[in-house]
Amino acid sequence: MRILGSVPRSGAEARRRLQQAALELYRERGFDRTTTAEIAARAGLNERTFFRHFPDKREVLFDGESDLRAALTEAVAEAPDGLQPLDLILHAFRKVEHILEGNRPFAEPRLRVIAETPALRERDLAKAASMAEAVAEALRRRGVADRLAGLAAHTGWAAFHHAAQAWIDDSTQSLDAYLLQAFDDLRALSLTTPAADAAR
Amino acid sequence: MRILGSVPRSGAEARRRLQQAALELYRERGFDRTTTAEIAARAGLNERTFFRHFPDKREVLFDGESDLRAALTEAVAEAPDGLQPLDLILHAFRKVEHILEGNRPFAEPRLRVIAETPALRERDLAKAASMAEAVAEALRRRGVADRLAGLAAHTGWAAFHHAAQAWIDDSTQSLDAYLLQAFDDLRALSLTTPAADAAR
DNA sequence: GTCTATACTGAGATAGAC
DNA sequence: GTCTATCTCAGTATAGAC
Repeated sequence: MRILGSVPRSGAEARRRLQQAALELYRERGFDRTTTAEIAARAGLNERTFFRHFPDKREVLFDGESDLRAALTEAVAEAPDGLQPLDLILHAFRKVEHILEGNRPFAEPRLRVIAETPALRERDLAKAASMAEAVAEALRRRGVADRLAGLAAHTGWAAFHHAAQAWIDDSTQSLDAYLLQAFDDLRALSLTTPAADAAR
Repeated sequence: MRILGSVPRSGAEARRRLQQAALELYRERGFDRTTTAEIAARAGLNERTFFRHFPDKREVLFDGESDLRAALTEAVAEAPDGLQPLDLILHAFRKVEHILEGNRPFAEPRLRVIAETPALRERDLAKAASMAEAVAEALRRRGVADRLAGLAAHTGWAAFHHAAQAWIDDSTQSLDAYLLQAFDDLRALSLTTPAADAAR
């Protein structure tokens, strides 16, 4: 029986508490002025426990990565036939976008603190690159040419990031709407009228 | 009068020695197994001096950034009229590519150690993102639409990175040749035939 | 859960260029 | 003398080894 105030020993529960505590503290004092000991204390745990769950102070905000990766590669694999590479990617993003949209109370402050903290932004970019590689691999399995797959995945990710940022900053439309817009812009890139005259 | 073995007090000279020592040690033992004290020792300097020149252990390999940034934005500004955004970027990359090509003895081991060290790869991605932002700003000044500029810059950077990697890994052609190929691939992305049949 | 190496910081002392 | 690069000393916090 669980006594009031006691700390649950379930690993998953501890993880969640650590993530929540870290996000709160990073927002309150900033990432640099938050110690791992403080995070652990707020979660009612020992500092050492923090490092048993997360390899470092940044990783605590990048936990859902493998879920998102799995969802994305699966969405690419199951997309309908007959799509161009970029449309394949758009299809996949639209299919998993609900993961972010449905978890906005956590996703929004998370993206905010990442955007304003260089150390976290670095980690975010690394995760994005690794995720883009996974998408590229999924594209290759669908028959997209080797060199094109990597470029398409990274390009698609730039569009996704662009959309997610607008979703946080503007927040007048749904993430899905921003996604569609970003991929429209992407296609427009190769068709744009020369920039010549506008420059004067 | 300069006594044999004394360390020159010029700041620029010390910087160069620290960079050279760091690159050598990172390649010999790996980034993680190299201490800042060892780098300083090989450069004939004190550990504390290392941190006066570079804010952290990674940054020592990312010094030419501001030069490259200046060269790139200038190249975008001075590109001929009538180019599409992506062609503007390609023009700029081709104009500064000689900075890498001409410094291969340093650039090549540097890119190698970055590619194989996660911590350095993170920093590299962050620099790339920040550089892409600078290019985006330069594009806007040339009249490229606001939202398109960011996408074009990040997309162009993906192509550039792709080219630079091939230049290091394959090294059968010039960097310029890989650049042209990458941007061709990029344009092909929007025109590719559906991936449908190849998947079976 | 304990212990330790090391990245990094701050303040003040010293040494050389001018 | 000033100015700046470097060094010495004394720490703290992260992360890894045990």
